[in-house]
Amino acid sequence: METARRHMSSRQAATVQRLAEAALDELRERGYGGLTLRNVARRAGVAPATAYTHFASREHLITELFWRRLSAMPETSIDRRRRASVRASATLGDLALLVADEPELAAACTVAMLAANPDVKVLRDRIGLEMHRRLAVALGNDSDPAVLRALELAISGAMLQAGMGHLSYTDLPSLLAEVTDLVMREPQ
Amino acid sequence: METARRHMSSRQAATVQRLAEAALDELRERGYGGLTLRNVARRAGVAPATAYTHFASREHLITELFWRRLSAMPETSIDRRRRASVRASATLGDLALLVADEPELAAACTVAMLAANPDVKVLRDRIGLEMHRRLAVALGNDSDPAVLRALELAISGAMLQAGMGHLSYTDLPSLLAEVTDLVMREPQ
DNA sequence: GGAACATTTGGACAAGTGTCCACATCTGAC
DNA sequence: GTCAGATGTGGACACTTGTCCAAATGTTCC
Repeated sequence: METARRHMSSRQAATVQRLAEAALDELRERGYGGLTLRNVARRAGVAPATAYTHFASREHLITELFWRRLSAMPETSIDRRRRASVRASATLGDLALLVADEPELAAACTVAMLAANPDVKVLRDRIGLEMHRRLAVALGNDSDPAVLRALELAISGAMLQAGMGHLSYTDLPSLLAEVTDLVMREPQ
Repeated sequence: METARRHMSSRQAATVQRLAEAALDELRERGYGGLTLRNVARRAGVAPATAYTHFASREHLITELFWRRLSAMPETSIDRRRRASVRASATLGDLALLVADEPELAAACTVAMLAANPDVKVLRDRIGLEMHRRLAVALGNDSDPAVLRALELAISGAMLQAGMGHLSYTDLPSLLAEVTDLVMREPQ
């Protein structure tokens, strides 16, 4: 299981786990506005000070939720017989839908992940790296690096637009497939 | 001149202008962390309560700064003899460099523009619309709507990645040109 | 100059945030 | 069972944030 910090005892891990679950419940019931580390702590049956020993801020906590989802998400199955653009679309679609079922979480993540806090930065970088890795795997070794860069911009942009409410998460897969088709269209 | 709110007297407009300038200075000197509506008000020689009558929050103020830059930016000159992809690249590059010379403003905008506040939302939507418009103009009337959508995702993604520090603003124009070439490559 | 209106001001306010620390409680090793 | 170290607790703390309002000041128009 993923932990919020390294070298964590199972007792600490359990506390963090309860906090993570409570945070999701809190988000569902009261939305981002109502999400306070103190509220989450109360719901998890834990003292506020304890919550603060594990998470530096609510942004840190929310980013952790996103990271857990991402690392828990099974790898998109790669069928090497299909065209690379199909594999890319499938992976992009999966990533885009990661938080689609929890609109409150989605909106919260979009904001939280940008926080200046260093703990958030660590997670943010890890998340970026993991998305990059999954996409690179889907495209395969012999792919054009420019295509990878273009698709990374597209997925970031798509998740940002959805987080801002300019696009709907459920529209993202087909939108990203459209982009993939354009970008990976055979030239000549 | 653009105003933070509609129907504003010239006296109010002057106050807002001073606040906007003070905010930029504050950002340059102390960065996003030090930017408080109260700090900005003091620097502008205005009472905190006054600042709050014009801006709901520091996020609102910062988003306003971005909007002013965008609407003050001259239209990218469109040379109809060049290929559409060249026109698109030029426009995308200009948009990406809008805040490149003020790293602190850039970082601040990325976060601020996502705030839940309704005043911020109004500006955010206006900004999105204006970027869309400029890009659509560059592409021309007979362009593929899918291309426009793809490039919009790319520019959002690029500005997000730069705001997070994953990319450098000065790299964006060439990166976006690369994407444009891929997306607008002649098929067949 | 004075009335009517618009704008700014100072300060109080409630609410919330993250830090700190002395103390309680738990856990595992012996 | 006891002890040492690791974890969690309660509460105080300093700080920030956005709101509110009555009073002061500025502006416009007659």
